[in-house]
Amino acid sequence: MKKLLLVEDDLSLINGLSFAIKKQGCNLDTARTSHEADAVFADGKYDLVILDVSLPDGSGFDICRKIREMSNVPIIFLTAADEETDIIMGLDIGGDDYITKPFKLSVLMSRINAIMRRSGGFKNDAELCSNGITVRLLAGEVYKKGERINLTAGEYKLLCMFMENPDIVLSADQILGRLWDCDGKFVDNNTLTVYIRRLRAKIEDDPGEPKMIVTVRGMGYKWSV
Amino acid sequence: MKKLLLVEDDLSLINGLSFAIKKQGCNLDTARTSHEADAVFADGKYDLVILDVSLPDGSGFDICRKIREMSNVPIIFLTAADEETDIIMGLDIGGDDYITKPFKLSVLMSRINAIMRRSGGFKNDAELCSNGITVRLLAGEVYKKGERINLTAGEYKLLCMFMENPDIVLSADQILGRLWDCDGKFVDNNTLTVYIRRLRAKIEDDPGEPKMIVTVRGMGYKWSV
DNA sequence: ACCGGCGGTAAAAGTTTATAAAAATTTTAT
DNA sequence: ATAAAATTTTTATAAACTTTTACCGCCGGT
Repeated sequence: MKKLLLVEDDLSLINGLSFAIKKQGCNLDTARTSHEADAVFADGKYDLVILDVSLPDGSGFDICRKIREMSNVPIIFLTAADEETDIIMGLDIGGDDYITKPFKLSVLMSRINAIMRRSGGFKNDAELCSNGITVRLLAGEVYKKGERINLTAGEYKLLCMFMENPDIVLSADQILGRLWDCDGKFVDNNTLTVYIRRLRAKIEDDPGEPKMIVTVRGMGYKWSV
Repeated sequence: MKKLLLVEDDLSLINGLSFAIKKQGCNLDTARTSHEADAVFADGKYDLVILDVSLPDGSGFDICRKIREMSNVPIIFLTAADEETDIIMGLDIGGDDYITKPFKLSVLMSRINAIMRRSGGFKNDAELCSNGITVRLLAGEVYKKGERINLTAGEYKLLCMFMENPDIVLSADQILGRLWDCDGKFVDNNTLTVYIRRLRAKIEDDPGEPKMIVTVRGMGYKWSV
């Protein structure tokens, strides 16, 4: 899920944007002062930042400069001033877009999407996603309902194998063959059982009654979607 | 040199833009009709396309759709109509920006630059920048929060490889292959971990608990942004 | 109750990564 | 050209973590 940061002091605008953005399935944090923005930004990783230019305790331009020292995150300026020099300034110091008030919410949303498309286009492919579990293959990260989950390399490979074969029963031999195929001999042990259990403990809502990795008696396991 | 394509039927606008863009050191081709645009675009590879929405023989939107079937090139719409629905349409069908006439040339240039920056067009002559680390590629200099840091050649190449692949897990083999594969025979065993350690010592706030170069056990390392 | 497949646990065994320091190599200065 | 300095590579060892193994108990079917 995408995380946005909105830095804006006008409460009614925050409410409006918050509603529209969350409806789109994005996460939105807000900061109402320049100072707060610095702290919040340092704290979390954002996929896009919307900055009001005029804030009670400083300028959005300064926040942008600070952000650009450490990050390439897309930045949209939002402001009442449509002075030509301000627009140029905002874009030249690293902003991606500059929108002047008043604006239509739907236009802002389209601009947000355009910029996200452009900036995230390359990173976004290569993920597996089902049952509320997302695997980002390039980053090697696993999320459950947006929350990061830590898997070991073995658990990770096992999960990938399941998610690449949704609703297909995988026999123990198939799984062992792919994940532990270094040497042809895999003894009759319960290695796989142990892995299944640990993976379930990490991703199932109720590991006692697994819904995602279901065991098919006598045949193997399957990733049930 | 960057190549831009301008699709526009107003000759005075063509002249103005042509002058400004060429002054920036870019190459500019023009097309004055939708039909011509199709032919010209198919012919050459462009780094950015500027489309007038209303053309004598068709709509810029249609050109955009056609381009998007085959290319990811950045597209800016230019138009007299500032109807909200048009703006949304332009952005939603794959446009990167939408500028309404009349506009200031300097604003257009800033928007062009912002989009090229974002789409990677101007990447090579600039700098890598994330996590408070800046690498000036031309100067071969590295800064941490503004302070110059001295890296050896090997450390520098390693850092660049990381920063060019943010949030992507790089396996030891990938890294060794790119940095040491001059003649097929890799240096083996521990060389990479030693480099990682020395690079961490120089750029991490607390090398004991690395935040930028994080190890992904069993998979490799990644530049975490 | 007995059997067989399944899951739980803990600890041993095995790997991978980190650290330190010495040796070899390259670069730089004199 | 040689010495000195800096850098790169290798070696050795330690620490952290992962995987395997062994053993135990549960539950459903017979």
